Amino acid sequence: MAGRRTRSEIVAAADELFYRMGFEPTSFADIAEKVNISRGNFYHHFKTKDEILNEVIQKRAADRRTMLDAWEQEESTPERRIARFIDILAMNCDKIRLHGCPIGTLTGELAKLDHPAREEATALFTLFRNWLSRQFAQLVPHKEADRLAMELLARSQGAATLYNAFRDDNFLRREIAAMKAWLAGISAGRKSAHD
Amino acid sequence: MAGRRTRSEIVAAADELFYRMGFEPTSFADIAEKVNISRGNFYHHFKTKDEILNEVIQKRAADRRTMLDAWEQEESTPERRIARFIDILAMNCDKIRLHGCPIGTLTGELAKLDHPAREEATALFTLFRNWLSRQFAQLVPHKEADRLAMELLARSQGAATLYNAFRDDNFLRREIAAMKAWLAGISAGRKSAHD
DNA sequence: GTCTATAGATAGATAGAC
DNA sequence: GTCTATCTATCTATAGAC
Repeated sequence: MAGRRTRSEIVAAADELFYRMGFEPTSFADIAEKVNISRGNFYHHFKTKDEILNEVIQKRAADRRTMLDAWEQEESTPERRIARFIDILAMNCDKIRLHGCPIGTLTGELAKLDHPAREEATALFTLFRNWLSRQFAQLVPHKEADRLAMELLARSQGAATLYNAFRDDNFLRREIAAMKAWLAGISAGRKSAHD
Repeated sequence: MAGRRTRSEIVAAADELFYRMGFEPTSFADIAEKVNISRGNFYHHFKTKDEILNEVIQKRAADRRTMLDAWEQEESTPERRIARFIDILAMNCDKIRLHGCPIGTLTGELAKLDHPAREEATALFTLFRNWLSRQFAQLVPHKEADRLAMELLARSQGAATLYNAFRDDNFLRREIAAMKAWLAGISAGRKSAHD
């Protein structure tokens, strides 16, 4: 029973290290050191590195679900909920500056590794995609909602990537403002500019 | 003198492998196998892995400069030149689908590794940024040109990241069409929609 | 459930014959 | 300029004492 605690500590440590250094460059030794257990003990909890990866992805999914549920509770309109999504960039800018988006960089790395868990990582994007789509469906015809969700997801990914590269605070601020203006245009006009 | 050929073959092989598998996961053995030389001979040409990385980045920069110069020659208007940039996504979609954007994924990986060459990799983005900025400066007031260059760069990065994750051809087509519509709006109105 | 010790593979890198 | 052989470090993973 006490083992659950150590196990979840390992997953939490791996989550952060995979984000900061990447999955492949992170070794068992790195994780063990962070949790303060020996490498040998490690294998009592996890048989393979991929097993940890899977649990890290599931933890990330659970964390995001909790966050999205909270936004749904805390904000009364779809505009405000979508605005909360855009604000992730500002809230986490210190980390994004150094390590990029946790979801975007993981899916990218797993794609290059041709890793079996790639699709599970993509499901983290799907979580946001579907949540955003449900919000947009309250602002525009249902048929357009997913398109807008993907558009916003793409724009936030682009902003994260270039902010990580150039580390220009003004650029990030501008991108956030532009996304909010775009959102305001949709919720006011209830129709997107093009198409 | 013949050594130059082997050296450039090594760089070309490393360029492709770093793109396909990532810098860190690519081993000397991988590169040596691809070039058909022994691991030992390898060190006659390059002392360290970082040395190869630097040369790969310089090669990528040279390749992009050549490409941008060609676009400048081949296209007569800034709109058409910028459109060529947007078309990269369609031209390279097979590779982007599997491995993402070569520049975006490299800068992201080097950021996580906290690698000394990170800034050199970012310079690859700067190459496009400045080129696009010069094109936009012919369409809008100079003060706005860099802002539009970054906006387009970000959008193309976002499209590449999500295409790599979801592998949805319709999404990519839509993003390309949206960028072209955005570009048409700028070159027609000579003023961006927001701000 | 935690540890030490260690296996087996592979990494980056070197030495020296040809 | 290319090779084989090898070094050292580190990786994932296992065995077995406590």
